[in-house]
Amino acid sequence: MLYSKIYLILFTGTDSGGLMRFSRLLIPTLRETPSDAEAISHQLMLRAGYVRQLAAGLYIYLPLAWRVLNRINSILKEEMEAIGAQEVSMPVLHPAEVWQQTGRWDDIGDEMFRLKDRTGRDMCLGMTHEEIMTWLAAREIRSYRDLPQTWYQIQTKLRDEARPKSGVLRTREFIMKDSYSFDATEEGLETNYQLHAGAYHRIFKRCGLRFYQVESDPGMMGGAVSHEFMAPSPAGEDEIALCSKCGYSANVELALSVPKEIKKEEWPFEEIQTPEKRTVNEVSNFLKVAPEYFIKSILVISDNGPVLALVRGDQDIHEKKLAKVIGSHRPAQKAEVKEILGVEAGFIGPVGQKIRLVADECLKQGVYISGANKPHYHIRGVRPITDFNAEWHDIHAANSGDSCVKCGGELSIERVIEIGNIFKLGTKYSVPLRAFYLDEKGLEMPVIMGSYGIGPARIAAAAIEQNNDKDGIIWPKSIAPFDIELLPLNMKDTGTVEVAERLYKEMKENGIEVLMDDRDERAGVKFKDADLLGIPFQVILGEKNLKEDLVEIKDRKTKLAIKTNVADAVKEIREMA
RNA sequence: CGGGGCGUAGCGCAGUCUGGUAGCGCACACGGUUCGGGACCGUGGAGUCGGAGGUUCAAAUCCUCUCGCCCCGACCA
Repeated sequence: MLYSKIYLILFTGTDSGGLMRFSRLLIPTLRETPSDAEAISHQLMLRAGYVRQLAAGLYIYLPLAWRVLNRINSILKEEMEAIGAQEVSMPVLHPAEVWQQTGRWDDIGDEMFRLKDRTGRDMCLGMTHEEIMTWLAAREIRSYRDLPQTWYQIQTKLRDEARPKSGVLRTREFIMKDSYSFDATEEGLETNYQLHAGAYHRIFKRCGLRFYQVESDPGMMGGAVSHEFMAPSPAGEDEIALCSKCGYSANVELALSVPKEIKKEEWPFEEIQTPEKRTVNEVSNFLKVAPEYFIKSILVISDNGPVLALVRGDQDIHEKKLAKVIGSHRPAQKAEVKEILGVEAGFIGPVGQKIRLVADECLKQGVYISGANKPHYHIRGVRPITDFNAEWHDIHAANSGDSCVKCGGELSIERVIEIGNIFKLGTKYSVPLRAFYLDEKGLEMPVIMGSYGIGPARIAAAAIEQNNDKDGIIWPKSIAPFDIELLPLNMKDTGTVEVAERLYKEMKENGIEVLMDDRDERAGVKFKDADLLGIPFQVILGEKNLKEDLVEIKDRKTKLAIKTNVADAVKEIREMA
């Protein structure tokens, strides 16, 4: 007796294609936004019942979110297979030795999760898989005949991020599609690099994202060339510079730009008193001269001693650009400024300076005002090159309104989410890990590598950031958790339920993924939740319409609904979805 | 790691200044009415007030330490 009851529950709760009934699925929607969510995608993922947070940077993906990720992953797999990449699966737990051989065991700091196994052996959790992929290549690739190869996986990565943030955008554990190419020649690498760039374009387009491919800083990945794929969104952490005229686009970390030209003043060289006026803005207001006529002098401490960095008053130093010139550095503290330059910060300048000077290119032109290296004095009429010399580099951060170095067009700056990147690694990993092959002449050569990453959760979050309204998410069709949400408004009306079940079955038979809101809820609740979840189309079954044999098909994005005969509904949906 | 904010019921919050039996809204359970854009009435369940120590007759409230989460910055292979 007891058993038959249990079976009954099992059978009524299950249908052939899995659970697609709202009443049986875990979709914990929230009326209010949890207070610690800032990014829109984060708020909506929580409210619409897609994710829950376990701890800082650790997220649980609930059924809806997991369906979205699986759809994204299917697209990733299709496009990877299309360029000849082979799917593999690498361990997440790595022995330290492999990372020690490439030097990254020591290069990387607290961001790597490290542990010991029971025998005391050093291990780490994989942040990325260059080492392990190269280890494999070193073992299995012998001859130029084995090349090229491209291997990929969709695998968990772990990074002990200093600051996880913005929901699933920056987490400590995340899934990544990472692929690695192995070639005999630079040309081969170039081919694989372009194949990946093409595949990435198709992937992001299919996922319904607006995005840019930009030049990026290869950073510690090594290698000379890399690009990032960036989805514009205010929730992003990066900024890119874009030229509307020639299409130049680069991460602001390395974007070159020409600041607005300034009129050349004919000031004589003279000291002027500027009591208590320290910052560019203060002196600018005091002397009634615009900030672009000032030289901003910043003292930094590099590994090789102090460096005075100079940019125009209306510009900011970009730390990464400066780091390319002088290596890693930090801003000097106030006491250090006084100690090294003999004058307090606020009145320092390049004239008569004995320490290393690095100046922004644009300062070569013009006549400026700078600190006089004397308390409460500035110098007007400073002529760079004549009055001081320096190492000249582009070290300013690109600003919107600056000119493009390539074509002179106007640059704009956009905030973006990094959704993918591609790197030419060269032999950075193959040499230390001894991934060599024998060429036609029998010579031992290092394999030439590239690595390519995409974060599926970031695609999902970026899609929400770019597609939402006050009512909730509006998924692109390709990555929505379901194609259709079926809304039988009155579950107590047997006619409604009967049509709903019929349509539900018919849609499933037609390969349409459908979520049926079979909850005994008021119509208003179902509408609100449907809009929140963001499934692209809603099929609404209301009693009145059904009396005339009609159902409504509503577009989540436009909120426009068409009425159609029950008999034609599935056909209509197939055409739209 | 530096700066700021916050931890009180599943969620959103009040109560903390000025110590005196832990509250409100939503959600949840039950009953009734309602039923095309987050219904209404009634009843009810649910909280070690983040944790530890201290002060006090008495601590959510005061003191010390600690843990966690969020935001800004630094960092980001």
